[in-house]
Amino acid sequence: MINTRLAIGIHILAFVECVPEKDSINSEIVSESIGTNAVVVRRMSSALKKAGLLKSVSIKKGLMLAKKPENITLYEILKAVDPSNDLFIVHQKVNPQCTYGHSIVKVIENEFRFLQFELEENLKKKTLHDIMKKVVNN
Amino acid sequence: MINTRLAIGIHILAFVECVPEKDSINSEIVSESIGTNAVVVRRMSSALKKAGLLKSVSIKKGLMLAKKPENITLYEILKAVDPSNDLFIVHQKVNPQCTYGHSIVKVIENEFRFLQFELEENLKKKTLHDIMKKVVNN
DNA sequence: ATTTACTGTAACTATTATTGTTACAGTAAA
DNA sequence: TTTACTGTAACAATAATAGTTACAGTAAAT
Repeated sequence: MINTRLAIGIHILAFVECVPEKDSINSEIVSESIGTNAVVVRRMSSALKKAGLLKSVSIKKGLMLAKKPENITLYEILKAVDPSNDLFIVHQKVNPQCTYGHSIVKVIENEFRFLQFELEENLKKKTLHDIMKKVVNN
Repeated sequence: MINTRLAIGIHILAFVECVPEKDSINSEIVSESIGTNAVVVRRMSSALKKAGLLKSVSIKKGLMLAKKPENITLYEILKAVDPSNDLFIVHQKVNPQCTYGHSIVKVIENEFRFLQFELEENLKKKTLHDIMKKVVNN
């Protein structure tokens, strides 16, 4: 993992939701809050749209959530913005003649799958709404 | 994260433990099983020694575990071999004038700390022995 | 219809992390 | 005092991440 995509995905969605309905939200405005390039935001929001979490109503109004924040989990956001999310990876050049090495790699892979599963369960338990209600906006 | 260090750390320790006592184990032999360079193994085993998980008895005998496999958790191995293990990271260039952005980053950081904590609890529950007993060695 | 404002995406660059490699000083022990 | 190994510095290769420019495509306002 070790990238900022989940954090930026959350930031985009929460920001879009917190802005008053009358105001228009484009990639430029969101990118200024995040402190990145508008294209980075467009890349991410494009992915969030494909995942059914975000939509644009019209050019004027710009971005809006496609689901209620209560129904958007961190898991969905992660899967939307990060295609290749492995928690841990295993070395892949193990000596094929070493039976012990060959077997332990399988065991480690299995253990890593479990750890990833547990992480994903925790990500499924938290929604965008849970995050948003903790934000102090003044 | 997204590196193979935890996997290689586990591989080194398990390999060292599984080799019959009479045999000598040096970095060259371990690296051949893992399929990497001996220096990579020396770097890792140096870190594992500093963490009190591995030791060398003598030049002739080479590497040995410094603790029983039952008492070595995956958490200890990870912390030994991976100095900068962040599960997720947050974008750090948030616009300081955007109060919402400023606040949500704190909330996200807090959430990520929780996720990391939960992962580490799972890593603490699993020992090297748990891994080793699942390995098929024939 | 034409202009305007924006998005989506390709293509490239910059930066950084990870792993592999060479080289060699230091050390234990035969 | 030679031998066998480790620890570590220093550098190279590769790959991932993020930033940037550029532009075709599209919706909608004039």
